[in-house]
Amino acid sequence: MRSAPDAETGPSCRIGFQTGHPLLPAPRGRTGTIMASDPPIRHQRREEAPEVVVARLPQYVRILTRLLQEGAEVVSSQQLGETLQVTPAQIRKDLSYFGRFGKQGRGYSVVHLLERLKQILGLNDSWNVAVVGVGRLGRAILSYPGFTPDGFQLVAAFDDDPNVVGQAIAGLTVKPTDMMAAEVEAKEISIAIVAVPTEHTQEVVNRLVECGIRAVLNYAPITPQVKDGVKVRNIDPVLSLQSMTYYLSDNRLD
Amino acid sequence: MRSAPDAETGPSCRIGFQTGHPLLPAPRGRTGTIMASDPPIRHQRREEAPEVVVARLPQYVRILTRLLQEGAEVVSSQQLGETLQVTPAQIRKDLSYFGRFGKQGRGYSVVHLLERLKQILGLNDSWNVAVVGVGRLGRAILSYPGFTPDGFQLVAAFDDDPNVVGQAIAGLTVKPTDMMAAEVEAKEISIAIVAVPTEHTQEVVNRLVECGIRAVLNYAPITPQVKDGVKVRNIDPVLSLQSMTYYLSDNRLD
DNA sequence: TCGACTTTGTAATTGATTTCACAGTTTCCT
DNA sequence: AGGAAACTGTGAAATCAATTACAAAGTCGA
Repeated sequence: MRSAPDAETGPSCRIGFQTGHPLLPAPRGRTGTIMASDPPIRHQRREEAPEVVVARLPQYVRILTRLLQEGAEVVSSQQLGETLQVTPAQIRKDLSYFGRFGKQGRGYSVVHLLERLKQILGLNDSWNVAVVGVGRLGRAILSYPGFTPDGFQLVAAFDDDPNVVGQAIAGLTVKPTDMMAAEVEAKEISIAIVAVPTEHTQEVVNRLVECGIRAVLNYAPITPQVKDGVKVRNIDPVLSLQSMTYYLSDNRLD
Repeated sequence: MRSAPDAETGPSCRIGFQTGHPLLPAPRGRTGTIMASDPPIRHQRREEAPEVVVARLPQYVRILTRLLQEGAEVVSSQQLGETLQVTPAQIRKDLSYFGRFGKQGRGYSVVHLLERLKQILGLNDSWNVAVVGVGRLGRAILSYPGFTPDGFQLVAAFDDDPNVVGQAIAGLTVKPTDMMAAEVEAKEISIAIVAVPTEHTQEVVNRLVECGIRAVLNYAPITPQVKDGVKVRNIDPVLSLQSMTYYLSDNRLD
């Protein structure tokens, strides 16, 4: 049932760098990845997966999870592609960056592929997450049940507003930001969700990075600058709204 | 002061199509655009701007707005690029899809470029927006002041939960969804923000499209399917979280 | 067991996007 | 007024991403 064991070349180094805004990629170079620096390796060098590909993986995980619940045992790239509105070839190619998971004539074992992708993405590990900024938005994030998917735990909340510090929200006591360093270490927090006012965002992100945070989900309408090795993703609904209007309006025709 | 008047080729038709997930683009073809269908036009054919380019425009608008407030009169692609962490060439190229706005040896007039981009994006118009789904999330959107940028007005809220219908939130009375058609028409709503449970999302979007909505900002973790001419943008923080862990974990090296 | 069918993995190709590089302008200083 | 410097706009080149196309391998029913 399992596909070929086929252990592959481990890329020797990776300097992840910040993905600015999804649409404003970091300047030059294959976005966010670096080629393994040519050691003579057996069999066949696997190229480092481009960032676009990695970003699609969680979608595959999502579909496979659903298929598993529905009791499907195998799925072909064809079916997967139909569900996701993507060409089957793209799915096969994407997966090929990480290994050979399928079986010719049959397709992919749903359990097996799902398990493997979760492993690749690190979704079998447990990730501790801090929310910084407990205003309206931070509060919504903290108390929205099921915002945090499997494997992510909200374990700390920070804010400097004296009216908010000390409050308990969704079972967490809000701490002042000067306790960040200590808490991040003590609770092994590796991801921060930042929902502070725009003008404080860069500074908060700086401090988080100093504390050792390597992944930031930012809700402010800017792209915080961070050093190499730290990932940033921005959630910015306003940009989406503002780009859709282009297609609604006819102003562009002049 | 104004740059050359230089009226350009009007693309004769456009079939906008759904931008699935930002990372799961619609199958094949130059994403979301179609070339003007070669009418013999004077001077110089301007190619249709690719969707990626359009999606960057709102960022430019944002920076320019800030620069304007700060009193800047001109800005070069160099400066713009530094602020946005993008190459100056990309900015010049992006802008070149829409016209010639700069002045050699000087740069771009901040007011003028800003004005022009807003016009291109339709941000000088006023857009009426409906929120569908007034649960926790919908409520947050409705009452988050300044979620809606200039030019967007939340003018209606829909939900079918009898406990919610009739409530007034942020000055709007929640209506049942069977009043959508009437309201969309009466209030000239062209954009919908959908924050309903995943399992109802596709159906709600279908109904919205039937009512004439042509742009949807969707918060559910699926990509609703829509016919050509309707734009969809998904806001899906979970995918962002799940792809960042790839870079945090070392599981991929095996 | 055979042969028609299905499906993967990937090399080669095509296509899209970004970057380069430079001619042509305008500015600015002396 | 003149020359160096600062810029834009844009073809051409380079890079990156998606698609095609097919050999190889497995499935399945008779």
